[in-house]
Amino acid sequence: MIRPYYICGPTASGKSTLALEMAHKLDGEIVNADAFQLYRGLEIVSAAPSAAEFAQVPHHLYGVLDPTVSADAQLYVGLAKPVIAEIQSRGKTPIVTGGSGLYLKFLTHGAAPLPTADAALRMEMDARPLEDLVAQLQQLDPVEASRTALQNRRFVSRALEICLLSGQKASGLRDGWEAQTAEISSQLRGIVIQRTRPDLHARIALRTRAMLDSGALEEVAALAEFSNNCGKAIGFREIQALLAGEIDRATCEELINAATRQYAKRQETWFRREKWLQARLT
RNA sequence: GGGUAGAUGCCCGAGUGGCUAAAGGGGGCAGACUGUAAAUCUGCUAGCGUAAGCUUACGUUGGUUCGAAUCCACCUCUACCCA
Repeated sequence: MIRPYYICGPTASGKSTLALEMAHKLDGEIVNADAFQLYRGLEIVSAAPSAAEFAQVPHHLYGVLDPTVSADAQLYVGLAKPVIAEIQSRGKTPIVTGGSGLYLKFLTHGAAPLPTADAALRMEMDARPLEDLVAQLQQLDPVEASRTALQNRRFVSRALEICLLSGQKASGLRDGWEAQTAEISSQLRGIVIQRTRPDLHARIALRTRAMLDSGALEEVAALAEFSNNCGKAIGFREIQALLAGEIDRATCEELINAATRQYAKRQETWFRREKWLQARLT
């Protein structure tokens, strides 16, 4: 069984290119680990590999989700595991490439035994004031409440959701999951691409411009009604504002650049904590 | 040439005598984060210092005042209006 090779790093750092290189070197096939490149019809905005790149090496899990489905880390793992196993069964190396830290984390280290997201419950919680959710969480599971960022509505909602769906304390269910992560990490191999900020920022700017020049507007216009799912992609809202005439092209470009830089920073922070990844300075 | 409005920290912008190293936002930097994650949230952001504190800051120069980003005068620049 050939272990997968992971290629991580911030957006625009050159993961796709390096993945091709590694695929040739390791006789591998590329598996997507990017939350938005999963979607069909979002290729340009999500900066998916080009047709020329796809043609060089088999690529998996790109454009496989319909924009109507709302993805999450669990769903991703469900898609990725069989694909990886299938590649391994043919004696090839899975080259798992992407920048979605949480998705990768679930894939590499598994999920804690927690209940799955419940759309109806979330809708109900979304309608309630945050203080209300916090109060209920504090009552149901004070331990979890004490270690949750209570200003973060998403985190509070999820913790409460776990309590309500399972009938148990989120803190109890989550404990224990981390115990074996070190052991798992020691079995993994992969790299994180690192670039200097000026270099990365320049690459981001170039990519944003190319994106806007090559059909991103049409892509967003076509996906307008599914904006609740892939609309979270960077560039989506900005381009919608441009299409609506609310901002001009230069402003749109700068807004996308800034959002992308901020995202890249968050990715760097995330991957920095994944000690098993070998740094590769470029 | 005449008139009016304005010039605030990296940017936008509030502040119209002391509580102002200067609200708020953006940007930047750092961080958190196991099922919305390209999401969501947190902290810091003039310089020097571990600190007390010191120094430099609200277009320029000067003035009034115990005290000025705030009041006065000159100048410079910007926008708009009239010629």
